Amino acid sequence: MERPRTARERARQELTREIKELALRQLAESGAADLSLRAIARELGMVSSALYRYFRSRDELLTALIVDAYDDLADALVEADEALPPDRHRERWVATCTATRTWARREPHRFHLVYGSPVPGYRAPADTVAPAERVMRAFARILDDAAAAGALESRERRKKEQRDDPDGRVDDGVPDAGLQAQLRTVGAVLAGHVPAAVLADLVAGFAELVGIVNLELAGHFVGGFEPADALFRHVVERRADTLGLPVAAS
Amino acid sequence: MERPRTARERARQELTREIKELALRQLAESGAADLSLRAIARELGMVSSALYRYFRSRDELLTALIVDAYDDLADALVEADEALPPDRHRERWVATCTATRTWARREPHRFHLVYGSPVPGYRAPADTVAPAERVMRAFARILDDAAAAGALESRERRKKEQRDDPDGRVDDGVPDAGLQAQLRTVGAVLAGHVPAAVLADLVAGFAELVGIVNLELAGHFVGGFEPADALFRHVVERRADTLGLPVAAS
DNA sequence: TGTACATCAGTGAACGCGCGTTCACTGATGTAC
DNA sequence: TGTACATCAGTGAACGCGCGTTCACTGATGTAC
Repeated sequence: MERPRTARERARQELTREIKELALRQLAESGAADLSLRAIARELGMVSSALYRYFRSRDELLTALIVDAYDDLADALVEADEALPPDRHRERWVATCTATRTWARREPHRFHLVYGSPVPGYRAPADTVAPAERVMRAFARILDDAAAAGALESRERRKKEQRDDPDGRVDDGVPDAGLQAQLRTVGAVLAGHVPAAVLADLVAGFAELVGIVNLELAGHFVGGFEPADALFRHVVERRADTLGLPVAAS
Repeated sequence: MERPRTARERARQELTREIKELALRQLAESGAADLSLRAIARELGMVSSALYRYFRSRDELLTALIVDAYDDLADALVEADEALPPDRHRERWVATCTATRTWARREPHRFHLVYGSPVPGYRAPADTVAPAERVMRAFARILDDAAAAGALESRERRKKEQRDDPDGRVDDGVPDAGLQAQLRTVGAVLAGHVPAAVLADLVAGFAELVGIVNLELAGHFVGGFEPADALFRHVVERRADTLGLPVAAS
């Protein structure tokens, strides 16, 4: 966002911010499907048509909220990550996953907006792709760093150790050629140093993270895993194992 | 549902069914938040107030849809499972996971209804708990069978095999006492023979499954993993490994 | 520094819709004797 | 088997709300000369 030069521009920025803030408050109360421009205008003490000076339509406002949410989440993740020494890859992974849950619990409606069910009748435009990628990158770069530093326990090595497994179950990487190709494409964008098999585990780990947070927020753990802190921690650590992020020597 | 004795009862059952069917069609078009009793009545050629003979409120209709969705999904899972020999635990796991994705892709709105973002303003009553558990049980019983049959590769054994790992990373089960207790409680209900550590991996696997399906349905894989079949298959197989479900001898 | 003109924010009325729920009612179906 | 009464489905009007978007407009702010 550029510096405002005139009073008009300053007022415009301020109001744009205020509209989004009120929209978020409404989102928290009644969900994205019920987001109402008229209600926002009412709270702003304006007439509803005035909002069309700021957003061309309801959908455009929704898009702005989605982009902001991705950005905000990505910022939170990067911040958690960068609070740690770059070579402590496992801790960075754990911290980033934990920051995701923390953010989601603080802003459940925004988490749902980006990783929950699609808003009915809303079709996300291309503008949301780049911000969404920023979030993925926050996870990917940790593994990329680890791989580049040679700090990833490779699966080949673990396989070797299991070679005399009497059951003969071996870990054979990514056998499917189509998946290999998809992983190469994604890897080229997100994490050039990470082997395909680990990248697949990373995607699975992200799905697992989104899934566990969604289940927790939706109350599916009530009566079983509540509070879910210990479960979450455990799952994240297990995933770090799977990814080959070694426990730091000390 | 009991057998209808009179014409009246038959008509009542038929209409109840029809209302739910139209509600589902509406759900598919505009999402749960926009579900409208008036629109259903219109399509039925009735006056809107007539629906109140069948459902006391919009929320009660939603609850019925949710219960049906859980039941339907659970049926699909059990069917996929029971098509296989009971002792082929790994195949049963894979088939059940695959059936989940298949069902979700066939009925995305229903999947979102139960495992997506909560419907704004709707609070699920206790009636939904038992059907939700049926779904969980469809997964849990596979592992329970495997554990009871001694067919689970125990983690202790795998640990032993890794004993001379120079990095000294050992797999120490579930260290957190609180989590242990939660797992015992859940295990007592769902899968009495399954060790706590495996149960935790099962819950993680379920979260992973819900997560990956949600991401796919919401279009988060577009441009990366599309089609997602190979990715899905790979992730499910990896999870089977983690759970200790051995590849069958032949 | 002052004036003329262009830009833009916000108004208010209107269009054409939608909704859930309640209530007194009619008329058909079911039940008990 | 027939009749009297109770049950229940569906009607239609009403209550009190809500919405997104367009349009011609007024009046304030900004810009160029």
